[in-house]
Amino acid sequence: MSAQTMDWSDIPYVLAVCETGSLSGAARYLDVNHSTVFRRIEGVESRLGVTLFERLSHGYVMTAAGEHFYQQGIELKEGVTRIQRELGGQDLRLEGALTVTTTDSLLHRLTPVFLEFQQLYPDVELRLLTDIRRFDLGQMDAEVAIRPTRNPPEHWIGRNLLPIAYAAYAHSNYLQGMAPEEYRWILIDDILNRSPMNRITAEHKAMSAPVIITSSVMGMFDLVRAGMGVAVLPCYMGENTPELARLHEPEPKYNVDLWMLAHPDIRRSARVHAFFEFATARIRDAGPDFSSWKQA
Amino acid sequence: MSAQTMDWSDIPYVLAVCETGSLSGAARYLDVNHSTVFRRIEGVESRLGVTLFERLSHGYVMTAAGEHFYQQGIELKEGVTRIQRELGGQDLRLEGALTVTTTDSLLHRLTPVFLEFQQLYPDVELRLLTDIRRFDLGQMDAEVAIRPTRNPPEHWIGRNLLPIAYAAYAHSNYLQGMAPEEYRWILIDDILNRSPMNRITAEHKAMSAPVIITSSVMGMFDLVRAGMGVAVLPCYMGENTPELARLHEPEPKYNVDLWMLAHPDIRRSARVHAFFEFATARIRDAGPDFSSWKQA
DNA sequence: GAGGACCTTTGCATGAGTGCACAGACTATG
DNA sequence: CATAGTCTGTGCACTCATGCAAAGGTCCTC
Repeated sequence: MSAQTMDWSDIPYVLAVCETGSLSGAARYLDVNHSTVFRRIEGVESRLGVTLFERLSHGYVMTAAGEHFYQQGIELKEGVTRIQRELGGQDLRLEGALTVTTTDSLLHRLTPVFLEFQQLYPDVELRLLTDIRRFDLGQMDAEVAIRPTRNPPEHWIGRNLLPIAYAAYAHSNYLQGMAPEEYRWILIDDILNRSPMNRITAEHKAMSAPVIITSSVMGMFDLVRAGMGVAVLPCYMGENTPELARLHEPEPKYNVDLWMLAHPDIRRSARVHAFFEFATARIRDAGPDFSSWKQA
Repeated sequence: MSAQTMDWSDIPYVLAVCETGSLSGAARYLDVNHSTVFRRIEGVESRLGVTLFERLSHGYVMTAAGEHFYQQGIELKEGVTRIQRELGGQDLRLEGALTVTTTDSLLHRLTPVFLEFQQLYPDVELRLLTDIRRFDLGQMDAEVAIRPTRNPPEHWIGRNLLPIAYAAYAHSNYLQGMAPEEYRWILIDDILNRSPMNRITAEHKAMSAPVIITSSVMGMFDLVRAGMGVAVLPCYMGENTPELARLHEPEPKYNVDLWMLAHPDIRRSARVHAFFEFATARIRDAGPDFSSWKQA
């Protein structure tokens, strides 16, 4: 590299000092040592033969040349970020297995996401596990988890996607000519004890109401749609289903956040990273209750 | 730097391969080793999770992603070049006064440096002060000082350029047919008391030797060249002057280091900085006694 | 078919870049 | 006035990027 040629890798250092006003601030921003920033700035100024910053006791202040550099450099930064965003993770040669664990109802509702991802990366072998038992990411059973939770595990990469609401639903035909005390309630087995679904059910179900017990939310959904009774379901299931009627307004206090989780070691994988970013964007774009997606 | 973040310094490598079509071509273009280009491309593709080039037997061909990178990257390159031209090129638009204080003999010997600098920066108004009184940089009388000293001031930016040797010289004609005790000694007035020149003179001059006293080293030099006597001179003056003969080997214990000094506040000035770096390189390249430069 | 010119890829040694630890300065607060 | 928190700046040791040397492949020319 010529003595008079600026090193491209100097640019982020200069921009960081411009934005933070100090070597220390830039070092924190860039996650490097402040002495590295110091030497980089010295090197840039030496090679350009121009002073970019006035050294004051409380930090570095841009000179006119520094201001100029910043204005130009900010555009460069946007350009680099654009390249990264548009190319990063787009490896169309992505292949190998990608294991996602989720609930059966989320699997059902998120089929548009999985479909689009599979079309984009046909060589990736999707493994979509819907075992309702809480799995242990540490055991490497899955690489990504998409689950509602109020207590996401620490030290894991987690994205809070959106809140999930819950309410009671029934077939509109079922509700006609029937008093609430006569409703048959479709319940899930006790594994999700104290869950919002169970708590809302307890609030609305008559004490002696007849019940049907099933082992999955999708089972509940099928039974509700068949007109066999009333069930508390996630609104992303109950809404956008024309034949179902909601019995009451969902209460925000019962909301649970939907999280996407990945173990830090696993996120380095290009396909995991690609999926993580891809699914995050798609789910957040889908709106409340995934209203953009037609209920199957 | 995050594993998934592209390194800015990778960009020129990718662009060079795009433009030349091979690792070897890019290496020549960038003046680096082809193995370096190889590793950089591998690193970028790994971090972005995307393939930028198809590897063919005759070189590297851009993939669609590579084309995309190139289109974006080309604009970045233009941006970087613009910064360099608009800031780095400020050297060539350097203007204003630049005040250098030095000795008269150094001014004499360093004319090649000043000449080249003036040609390079025609808009800079050089002020070359050779007042032999020690000036006070703090008073901002000068921006740069080039002077021999054993005690460079602290807190100032100082470059130790090279050691200066001293010895006695006379015209070769003057020395013929004359005993040392008969030598007329050319002395400088007492301002530089205990200086190496004075100390060497005291060591070689006969106690009752006749003297001529002048007020500058250049005056001494002119008188010596005229054959009027013997004088202790800096070797950078005495050497490379064909008509002068040195009377004895210079003793290293009398050497004094030549320093270039600038006040820290002033070094931020682009033209001071430019001169500082430029002159340092030229003086150090000139060799002992500035032997690369012909004595005027 | 051999040789030359071009290319890519890899192991090893070296030096540049970086982080660490330290020192010093300035400012605000008790 | 002492202390804490922030900052800049530097010497030293270590890590990693780079160049060097080597190996291997393909294509073209004689």
